Parts: sequence; structure tokens; C-alpha cells
Amino acid sequence: MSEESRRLTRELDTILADRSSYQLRATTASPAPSNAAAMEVVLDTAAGVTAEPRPKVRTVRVRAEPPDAEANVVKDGYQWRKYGQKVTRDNPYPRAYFRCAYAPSCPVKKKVQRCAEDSSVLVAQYEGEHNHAQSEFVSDASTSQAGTSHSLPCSISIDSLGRTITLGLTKPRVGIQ
DNA sequence: CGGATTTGACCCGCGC
DNA sequence: GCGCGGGTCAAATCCG
Repeated sequence: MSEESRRLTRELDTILADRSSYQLRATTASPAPSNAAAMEVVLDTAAGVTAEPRPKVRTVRVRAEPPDAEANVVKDGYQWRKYGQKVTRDNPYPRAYFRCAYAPSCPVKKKVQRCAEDSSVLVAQYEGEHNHAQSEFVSDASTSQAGTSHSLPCSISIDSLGRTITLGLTKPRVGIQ
């Protein structure tokens, strides 16, 4: 388990190094007593090796805690503007569509949907990447480690498939919603 | 008063 | 060519 954990940690490092990947903010400076959540970084399955090796979509599964279980809100440091909501056929829960509200030119889109089987798990799908600074806070691993050794202060567990990394991280509370 | 959220309708693409 | 499903837009509403 430990060696696999290290392997995935290294994979995380790869993800963090990739500019087109989702930047995990392992926040140590921001004390967030209440908004703790387990975040899973899922390597895109839809993006096979056939079509596009480097897809623009990142799927992040967030386990919402009981207090947050009602809202489909995945706080990641950016401001999102909800522009639509749909009920898909294969999912009894509605899917919310978000766009970046901080910069009009920001092409990033976000879809948040609950897990069909576990309503406490939110599945956020990010498309594109941000072209601007973060709205509230910036504290990613590369800031402090200069991209050398990303020792994420998170508890990492590995899914049986080996493609899902579950991080126990704390999200800073931003008084937006 | 301003801005964000909500909800229904419309439009587009894909499959049959 | 039609139907289905998904995604986006836009106006009204509500909250701060």
C-alpha cells in the first residue's frame, strides 16, 4: 500500500507539473475547520490514448460532507457562475453547469453532478483552464516547493482501480455562497 | 441597486 | 428525416 501510495503521489506530482491539469491546492495556510472534504482526482477515462493524449477535461470527485450534501458546490478557489441545470437521463440528480465568473474571457467550464449511487459524492468535471489569477487564494504546491518535491500534506488513499486518488484535504472557506 | 441564481425554452448534434 | 438528449441562453427573481 505504501509503495503504491508513493507511486500515486508521484503521479500527482506529474499532474501538478502539467499546466493543463487541475492544480490541487493542498492548503496548509488556510485554517478551515469546517469545510473539510475528500477530493478525488480521477484521471480522465473518456480521454483514451486514441483520440487526444492530453484532454482538457479533468474529473474531480468530491465527497461532500453532510452539511454540504445539499448543495452541488465544489469550492476550488475560483468564482463560478451557474448558467444552467439539467437532469440527465442516466443520473437521477440534476447536473449543474458553471462558468468562471472572475474573468469573462476565461474559457473554463465546470459541470457538477452527483454520483448516481452515492448522493454524498459530487463529481465535478472541469473543462479548460483558467487564464487569470485565482479570486480568493493561491496556495498550490508549486508555490512553496518550486516544482521539485510535492509533498502534499494530505492523506492519500488509492482506489482499487489504481486510477483514483483520494485526498483528504481541507478547503478554505470562502464567503461566496 | 447590483449581481448572482433560477428555471424554462431554444438550439445543436448524434443515433436510429 | 425524426426523435432524443445534452448544452446554452436569457429573462425574471431573490439576496446581499
